[in-house]
Amino acid sequence: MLDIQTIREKTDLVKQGIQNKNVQIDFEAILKLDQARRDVIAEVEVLKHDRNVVSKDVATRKRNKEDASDLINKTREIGQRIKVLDDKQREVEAQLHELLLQVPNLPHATTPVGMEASENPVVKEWGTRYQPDFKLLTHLELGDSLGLFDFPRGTKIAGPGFPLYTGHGAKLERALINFMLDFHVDKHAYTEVLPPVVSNAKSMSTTGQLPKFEDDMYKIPQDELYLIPTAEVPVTNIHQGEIIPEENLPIRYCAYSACFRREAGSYGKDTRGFLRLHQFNKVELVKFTHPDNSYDELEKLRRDAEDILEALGLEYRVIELVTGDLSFAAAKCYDLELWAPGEARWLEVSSCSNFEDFQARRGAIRYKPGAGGKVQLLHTLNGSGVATPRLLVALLETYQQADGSVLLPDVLGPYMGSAGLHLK
RNA sequence: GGAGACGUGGCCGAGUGGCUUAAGGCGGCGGCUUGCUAAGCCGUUGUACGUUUUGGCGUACCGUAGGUUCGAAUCCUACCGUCUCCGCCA
Repeated sequence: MLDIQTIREKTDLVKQGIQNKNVQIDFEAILKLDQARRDVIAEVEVLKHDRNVVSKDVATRKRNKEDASDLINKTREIGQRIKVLDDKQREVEAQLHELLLQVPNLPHATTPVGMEASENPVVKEWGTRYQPDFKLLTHLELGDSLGLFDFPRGTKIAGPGFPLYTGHGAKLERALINFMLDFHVDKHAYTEVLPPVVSNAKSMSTTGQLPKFEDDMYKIPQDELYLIPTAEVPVTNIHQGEIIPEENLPIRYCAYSACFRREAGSYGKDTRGFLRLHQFNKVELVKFTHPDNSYDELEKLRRDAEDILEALGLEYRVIELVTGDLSFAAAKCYDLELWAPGEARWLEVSSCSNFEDFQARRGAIRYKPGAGGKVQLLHTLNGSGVATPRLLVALLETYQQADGSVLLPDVLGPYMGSAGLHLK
């Protein structure tokens, strides 16, 4: 959510930012409601002040056993007018709030202006292309022959897009999750959390999934819960409504969770194998930072995610999202993409975003300056560190051998245990 | 799932319709004292919104949302949460 005061005082700047994000917003309606709200507050507060003054007189007279019926009649009338104005204020504020929840975050000044994903600049490339002289197999062919997963049976159990991992495939999936969690905890000083995989409407609203993207999520109407599309939701809401002492910042969490996405409207795209799923596993990084250094923290966050890919020896590139490709809540975002040799294409495995105070305002997440002074909104950031399905794809395809086996990188040794690194 | 108890500031805790501008204590902050030492004394204390001549002024907030009343922390209703006991359960 944007600050209504910013919208009021820097209207042109806000309009330009939203336009760069390629979103249509009726700011005139917002400003009109804002004015109406302030008018009604000014009016009702005068009345409430009057009522408080007269009520005190009533109390004094009653104590002195004097008659107060004239004053009581007077305040009765004031009270009725207050009730009408209170209702009006409630209504206007509800309308205004509803509109404000629809407004996306503004892009940061350093985010390149552009309308389409094809304009996203590549800002970094790492690693060397895996080009052996035998014919490369896809992860599906490898998984099939090695018995790592069973898509037909996953479909039988739940439906397409719900993967069933089997044997060493299940072991490898678990190994990757544990490897990434340990890496971020031990090398990057994140605190591990294991959150609920459902969240309520309030939490979904904090991070920006609601109200706009309700149809993208799995709902449990009986209990008014949603399956989380990312651990960002429960983890960011850990500090919802809290005031954090400045000296505790930055707070860094990493969390494994299963993620659930309906992927409505994307049928037909990437339906094969692991490229797009309704349920997948992800290790997520979430930071709560001081507003002054959130952009430094974004660079570090991205670096933390890159470290995982480098430790696994996988070729990747980093792209920076242009304003029009930025997600609803983000002010700036990097995507990390892995090269999948069998698929012969780049696969997005991580998005690292700074939301500035957008989520913090929706969730009332604030910090108290150490030197005293006003409580202020902090900045939230998050990034995948990273999502497993496409990581698994790139890993299997990059480490495949001429005989159809897969020789995994040494860093996974402690995690594969008796299954070993050579899948054959 | 059933029965009961409870929800007040950073924390403890008083308050059952107006003397509350939420007592008192703890903690925090500032100052004084440095001859009573494991201290004492004085002052201060949250959040949001509106307004502002930037000094302030005003309004709201006692789990949440409504309601009754001239007036609600206090009375009523619903919901949420916590605790205890019973049932069920990995």
